Amino acid sequence: MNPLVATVVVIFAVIEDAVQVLLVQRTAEPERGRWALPGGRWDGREGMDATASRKLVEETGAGGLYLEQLFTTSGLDREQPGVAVAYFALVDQARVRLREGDEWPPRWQRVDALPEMAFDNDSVIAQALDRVRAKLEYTNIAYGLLPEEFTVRELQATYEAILGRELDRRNFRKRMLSNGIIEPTGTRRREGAHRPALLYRFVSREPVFL
Amino acid sequence: MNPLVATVVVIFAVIEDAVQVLLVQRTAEPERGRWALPGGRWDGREGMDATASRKLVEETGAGGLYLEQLFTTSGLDREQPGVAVAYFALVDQARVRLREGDEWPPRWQRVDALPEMAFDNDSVIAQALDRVRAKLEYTNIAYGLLPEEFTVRELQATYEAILGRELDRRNFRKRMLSNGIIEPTGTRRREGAHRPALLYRFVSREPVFL
DNA sequence: CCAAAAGTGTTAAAGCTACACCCATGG
DNA sequence: CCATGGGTGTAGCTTTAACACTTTTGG
Repeated sequence: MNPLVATVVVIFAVIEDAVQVLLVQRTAEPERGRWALPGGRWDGREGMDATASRKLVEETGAGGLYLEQLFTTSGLDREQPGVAVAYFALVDQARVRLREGDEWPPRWQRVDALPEMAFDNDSVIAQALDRVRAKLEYTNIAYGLLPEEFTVRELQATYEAILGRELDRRNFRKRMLSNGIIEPTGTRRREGAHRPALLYRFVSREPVFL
Repeated sequence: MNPLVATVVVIFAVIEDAVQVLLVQRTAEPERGRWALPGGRWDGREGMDATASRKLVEETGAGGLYLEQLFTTSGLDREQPGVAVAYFALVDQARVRLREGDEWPPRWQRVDALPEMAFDNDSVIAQALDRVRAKLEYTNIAYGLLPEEFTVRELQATYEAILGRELDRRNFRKRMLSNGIIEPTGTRRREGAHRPALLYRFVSREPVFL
């Protein structure tokens, strides 16, 4: 008898300057009704990355901008042997349309105020967040969290939300530009009673190491 | 029908100043007789880390000094769906006793001159090596490759073998000491017609981030 | 006394951190 | 003209890289 294989996806977005995770309520036992990460059984007919990616689209309506495998754990469930392959994804909240009208709809939850969670899902989220934090420093993965065009200030707010600390405006701008991770689009955005902000885009929207 | 779950272990040692991997020859189809990474089916009765660790002991006779999960791939085999969970391990070659006398005994192979390998095992090895290289820079995982006591020169030779480039002796020593990775034992080792070398040990033989 | 590896310090360059003022706009 | 957020440069400090001579031993 072969073990059960499941995938689980930690979907992050920065909403209202806070890191939030997409959670669903379990519709099956065990732990029915409790908040949990979206995921499901892997049937082996498609690649596992494809399964995780499809799960992401099902939940968010938006194609995954960034999806990466985290790790695999065994023994979640006492009753039958199984492994869970965890992924994390970064999405731009503006593109997301959550499923509505279900009895138990999915919801964004701030990572700093999670509800009681099924299994060891809190620890999976914590590890995913650690990984995102680390990679933010030496890759361009932030592109997953932002729209095509954005201001330096918006980019900085995203970094600050994930890192959980404030950054210096001048140093941040310098670094992002000398890095070569962003470039100006040449246009500005007027909004409100102040100088308009220059708009930038990511030089590459593929994962790049610095 | 559930998919097959297997574990696979990339076992590294530095032997004769070269990074080497422990390989076995497949005794079963498909790809029977070809060189491959040690591993096997996971039966779900123990944790997966425990399975990988046991595999390591079976092959090397030595307890794994350092074992870390790498990633999980699906679709290795066309015929039946399955996933392979890859690990890598670091061992001190001096403690290893390979199984002998089998028809097809395991063998150390230099990573820079691998034989033709089964499945995509070369790429698993390449990714494992990348990970080791990266972690060498910001963790103390080198402890897995060395005995209790060693000279700074031996440590440096290990780093050089893995990184594939030469390092400056003075800077290396300074960094390792100011890091707090190693500490002197207070003893020296006489060997040959030259000044004896001070012996050092790792401050911690648990994984530590710098 | 010679050969062989061990041990040691300084200087320049680059990168990082901290910090304060002027600019463009809408109302 | 004022309030609001956008944009910019410099100086000190820390970190990294480059580099050569003296020490201890065995034979």
